[in-house]
Amino acid sequence: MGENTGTKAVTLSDVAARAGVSIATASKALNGRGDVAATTRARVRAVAEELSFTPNAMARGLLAGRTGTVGLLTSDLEGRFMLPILMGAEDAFGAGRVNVFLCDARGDAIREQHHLRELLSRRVDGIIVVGRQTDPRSSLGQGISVPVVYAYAPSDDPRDLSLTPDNVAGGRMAIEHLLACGRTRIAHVSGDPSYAAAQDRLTGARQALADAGLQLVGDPMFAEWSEHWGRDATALLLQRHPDIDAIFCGSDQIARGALDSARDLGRAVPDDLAVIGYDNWEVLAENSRPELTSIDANLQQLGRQAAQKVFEAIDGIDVGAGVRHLPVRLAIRGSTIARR
Amino acid sequence: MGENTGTKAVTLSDVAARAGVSIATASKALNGRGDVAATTRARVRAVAEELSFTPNAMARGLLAGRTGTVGLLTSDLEGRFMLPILMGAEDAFGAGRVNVFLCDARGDAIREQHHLRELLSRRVDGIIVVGRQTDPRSSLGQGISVPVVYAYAPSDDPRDLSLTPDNVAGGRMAIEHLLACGRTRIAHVSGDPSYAAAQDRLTGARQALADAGLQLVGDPMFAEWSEHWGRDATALLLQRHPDIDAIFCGSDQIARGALDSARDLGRAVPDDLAVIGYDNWEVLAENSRPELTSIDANLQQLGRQAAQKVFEAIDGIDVGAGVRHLPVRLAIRGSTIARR
DNA sequence: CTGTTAGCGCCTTCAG
DNA sequence: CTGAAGGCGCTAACAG
Repeated sequence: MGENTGTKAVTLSDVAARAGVSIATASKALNGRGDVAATTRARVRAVAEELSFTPNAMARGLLAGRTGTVGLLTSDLEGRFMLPILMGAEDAFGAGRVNVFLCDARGDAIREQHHLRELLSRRVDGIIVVGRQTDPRSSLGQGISVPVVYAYAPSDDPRDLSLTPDNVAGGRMAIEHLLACGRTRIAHVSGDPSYAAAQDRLTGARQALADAGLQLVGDPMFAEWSEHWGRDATALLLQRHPDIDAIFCGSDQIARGALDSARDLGRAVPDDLAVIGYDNWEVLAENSRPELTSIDANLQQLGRQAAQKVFEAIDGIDVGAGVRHLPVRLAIRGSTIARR
Repeated sequence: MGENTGTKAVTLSDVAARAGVSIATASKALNGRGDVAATTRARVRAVAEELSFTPNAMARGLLAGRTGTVGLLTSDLEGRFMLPILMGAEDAFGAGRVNVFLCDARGDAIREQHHLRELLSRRVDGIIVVGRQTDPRSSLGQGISVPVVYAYAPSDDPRDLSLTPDNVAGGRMAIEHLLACGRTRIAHVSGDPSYAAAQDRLTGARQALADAGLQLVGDPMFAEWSEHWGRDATALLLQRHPDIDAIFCGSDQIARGALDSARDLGRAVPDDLAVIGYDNWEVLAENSRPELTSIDANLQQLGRQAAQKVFEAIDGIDVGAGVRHLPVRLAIRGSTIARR
């Protein structure tokens, strides 16, 4: 641990004293404010550099009423949806010289309240609440003195602004891609049916099929978001409906399982059977045989936009309210279109 | 966005005025400091509650000289090793009522310097630097006025304190487990040989084999940390050395590929061939067929310990210096021992 | 028991 | 062009 550890930080008055000027002059010199003689300014700056003076952001914030600080309140860091959102937000804020307070509530409402208090006591200029599912979550309430934006999990209060991926459009996009590939006998294997994401994707899929005068082969199969289930469901499916030519999977994990079962049962992907996943989780999608076509929710983009909205709200711009469904995109790989 | 947005935060003097006491008395009443009449205290507390007063942490910090704030400087949020470490640290700090500033330098030294300055200007009480590989990284230097602890990627300066997983022990542990399972003809497939992690794990593996009077079958195979490589390498390996009875893989991704190839080539796992991975990345390890035995680096624990060390250093306790190699553990699943 | 006073480090008038 | 004074919100000594 550095030998300088514990040294008291140098203050503006240290710099002023060493430069032989008053604190006020030193302040002006360093901030380029007011009229200061060029020589004086240079001298002060040199001293500041020499002492490696760093202005105390707290003292500044106390005056300014702004801290240049934003709270990121996550419900569960573990979820893999958090990370890209967090990255996007951190990225956007970092570019604007704002720092991020990270708080993980571990999915616990009490801990969340606790963290909220802390963030407010630190006078963050704004808050982004990131949830782990797209199901609506309870609002933090309207009595908060700084702007709040909800990302991924929308707030259940329409007065709040929420950004969430458009799962209905994603479901539609998946089916439209399969149709474009000439598939017509399409089945659906998804995860936990209690998730809004599962229902929304199904809704979109059905819309797209209906638009083409088609419908799903068999009932949609729901259970859990795992490879195991993807394997089991697909085996069952191919036995019951051997004539299907495509499977729309509710997640990439399920799709990986589907690919495994298809291979076991001698069905060639994509020639004989097309498989499309959801999430575009690259570690899974790019390492399967064949590589997996998938729907990407643009989460990093979502995080960036959430940050953007918080910025605007801080600047007094009206960012509106309600749930915004952000567009998703298709990542095409070999599981739906033969390569080369 | 809440209708209260923009309202000026209520201050202690608001509370004091409304309660008909002086600011000092209000402060004492709320903090349980000094002697205050029980009735007064109750009244002040009621008013504070009513106005939903939140003390200004900045003003407090200004007096106390401590901010109750720690910086987490990551080099790359994307890496999956970051998340558990970050969680562990956030967890430990959260319990101690400390908040975390998250900064992602995106692997860029200039951005790192920039973030470091920001953290110092916010007067964080300490800093954890989290790297994405176990290769030593350049030190932030000794001129920093707060304690710094390096996690995962150790500092190249022995005067710094670094916590990193013990990859040598991990390699040894993997081999010892395979030996305990009765395997003797063991091969090694790993990732990018320029990673210290790859070399350290190999070193540990060789030590354990030597202790048993054995050696690796064939040369260790290095290329990249991917399923693709795991598949290709394993196919090659089984062709060149059909008599091997176990593969120690440098990552779970590689191990997943190994399982795939083994299945393709008709080798039964674990009866005919045992496979052990590294990282214990549960999404991969628990969804393979059979499930994957793996070495777990206890990263969340590592993050917690880093936080702990920072705490101690802040409290003036000497935490020492140098690189600490933290113990890893074995997660046994079906790829080395038949289930049931 | 309560209120007054003096700062923490910085920035912003406003005189000199 | 420079410096002295006031105050951001809060707490820690002191008086009263």
